Amino acid sequence: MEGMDQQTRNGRSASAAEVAALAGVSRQTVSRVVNGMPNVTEKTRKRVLAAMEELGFRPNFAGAALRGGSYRSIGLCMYNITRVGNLATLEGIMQAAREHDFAVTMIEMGGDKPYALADASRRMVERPVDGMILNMNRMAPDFEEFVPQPGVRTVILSMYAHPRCTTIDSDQYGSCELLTNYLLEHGHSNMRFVAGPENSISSRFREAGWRDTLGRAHVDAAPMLRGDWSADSGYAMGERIAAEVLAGGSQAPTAVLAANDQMALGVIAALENAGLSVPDDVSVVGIDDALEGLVPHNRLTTLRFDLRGVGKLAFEAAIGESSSIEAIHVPSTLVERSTVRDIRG
Amino acid sequence: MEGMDQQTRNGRSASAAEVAALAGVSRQTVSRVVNGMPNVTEKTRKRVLAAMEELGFRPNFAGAALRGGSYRSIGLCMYNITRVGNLATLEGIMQAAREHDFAVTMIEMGGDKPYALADASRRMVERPVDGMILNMNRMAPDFEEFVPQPGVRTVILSMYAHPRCTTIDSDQYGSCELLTNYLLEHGHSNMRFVAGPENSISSRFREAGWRDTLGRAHVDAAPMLRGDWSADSGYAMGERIAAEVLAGGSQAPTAVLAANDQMALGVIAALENAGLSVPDDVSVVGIDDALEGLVPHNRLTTLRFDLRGVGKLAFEAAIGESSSIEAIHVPSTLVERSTVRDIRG
DNA sequence: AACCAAAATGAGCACGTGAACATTTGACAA
DNA sequence: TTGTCAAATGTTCACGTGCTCATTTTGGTT
Repeated sequence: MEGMDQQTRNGRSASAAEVAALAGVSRQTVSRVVNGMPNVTEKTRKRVLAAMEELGFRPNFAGAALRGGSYRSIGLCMYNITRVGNLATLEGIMQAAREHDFAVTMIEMGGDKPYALADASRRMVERPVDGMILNMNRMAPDFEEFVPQPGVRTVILSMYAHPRCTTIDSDQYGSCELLTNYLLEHGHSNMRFVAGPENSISSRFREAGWRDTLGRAHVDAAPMLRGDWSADSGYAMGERIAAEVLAGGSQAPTAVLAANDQMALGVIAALENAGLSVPDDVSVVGIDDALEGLVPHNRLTTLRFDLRGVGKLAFEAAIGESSSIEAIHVPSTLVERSTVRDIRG
Repeated sequence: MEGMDQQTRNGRSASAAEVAALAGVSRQTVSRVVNGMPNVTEKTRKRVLAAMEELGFRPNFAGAALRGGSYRSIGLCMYNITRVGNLATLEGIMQAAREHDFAVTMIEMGGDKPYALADASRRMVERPVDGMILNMNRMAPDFEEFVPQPGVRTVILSMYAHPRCTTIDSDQYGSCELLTNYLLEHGHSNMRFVAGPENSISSRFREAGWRDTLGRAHVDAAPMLRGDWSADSGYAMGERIAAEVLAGGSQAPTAVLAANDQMALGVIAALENAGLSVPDDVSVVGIDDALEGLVPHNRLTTLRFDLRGVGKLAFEAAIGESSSIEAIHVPSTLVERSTVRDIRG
């Protein structure tokens, strides 16, 4: 049976030297076989492979890394894995890592308290990583003054540009600019905005995108409604909007821009519950395209972020040669379904 | 400025020897300071810390691991990160890792094709990990004959027991046993089961739990309906069920057990669309408790898995001292809301 | 001042590997 | 056979650390 000798040497697995001894060759020849280098006789190679099999040889990572200086791994520090958007980004990172034969070494920063980038960086750098990606959901208290670890390329997932690190994020601001213009172009000059919670950076940028776009179009923004990302909070806001619509008048909104799809769903439910039709009476758009498969007959017009693209770019920036500092905003795509009606003249 | 010397030595960061030279002490003293060992004068410690700061010293992981033999990291091989359940499990693993000051080194196995456990294990073992967790969504072709890498404790996330590895999973079978009994106890002896796709292991166990429980209660199982986890597929099945109910007769079902919440949502939508009331006409239960915050006024009675618990147990088994092989099934909790009516007597 | 235990510090080894360089082997032409 | 050259294989070194053991310094007691 293979692996029987695994415990003979203090729990460590066999070394190349032991394989060499068993195969009757030098350690360097074993190294050549392991790394698939040329100039090894087929007969020798077979003997070495047999010895490796017998001893259950596993090349010692530390030895190789110590010599070579690279770990073929990048660090990823996550603040909150649960958020769906982070998941897709993670997937993009993992996929890019796989393409480069890299592993991803992940640590999670604790609980709900905001954390300093410096803490994350310090904890990450003591791991075997060649570069690192720091995910920043809420505002880090030391964002401005943060200095990345020397010698380890550091990428921050953030809408804010950083003076010393490349930053990458979906274009949250641009997304709401796009959606707001979309509604305006369809004749909805009186719309309501349902924002996310105040402490969320995404929420802040989405709101700014909406507000600024209206400003540029010289349209007055109605008072903003605030939810907490949940469908229930969207429903509550939807009830208020329904009341406004039913009251009629020139101030009655014809469209709702919800800062995420769940709240949009809640808004729609409230409107329909009040006897209003979407989109005949009110148009509704969401953001994230998060309802696929979750809801029957999903018809919500929304906006899809290229989160996998964000992950891929982040990975590549983290292992990249270039030392230039960039602030990358990845654009999003409009997904037109059937909750917006064109009401132009 | 700190870190200015980072590139002086071929891109590698400063070594303890260089710090020692700058501080005018031996390398061993630096090591003592770094590892917080006693018997170092405060004055010396300060001098060393200053030198570390100046050179931007980062203890070389490979050197330490080479000497110490432990990486303080476990490997996690994921087949499909996107699936929501995997996410919560990942979170449980990350949290347990944080408590033990471990990192998690993750690799993703490719695309949609089923992969051999041996492949995953081989790829993982060349990384700096002290143990590994293999996530297995679909059936691995080599499950039975798989032999874990010697010297690296290997845990498989699987409902099936394995002869050589500890396995852990939520009790998919027991979950449907519980829900089926729950419906029976509420007087629903005529229920429909909406299964997930055939190639899913979870789906298979959920179906078996339902079928066996009915068998034990000597209740005939009506033909099973098959969806694909999506709300739309649930809607399609819901339409069929609605037709059965409206047709009436002794064979008309009074309850539906859907193998996940999305399909349950689809079923409910179809029933209500057909003019039926849930739960007055038909009771519906789902599995996963996945709708929280996603849907307004979530009232679905469902079953919650302790996925974080699964992750935590998996981590602990992967770093555990015990070499015993176990097959752990983590129990789930019923979440009673308001889509089931008691129709006894 | 002399001595001694304890504390602080230093020296050297070993970990397992890849690369550069040195040596041996083997094939083939003269 | 001999000489030549390339292919195959072996030797040595360096990577950065933690540990064991040896040495020096310190602070207090005789």
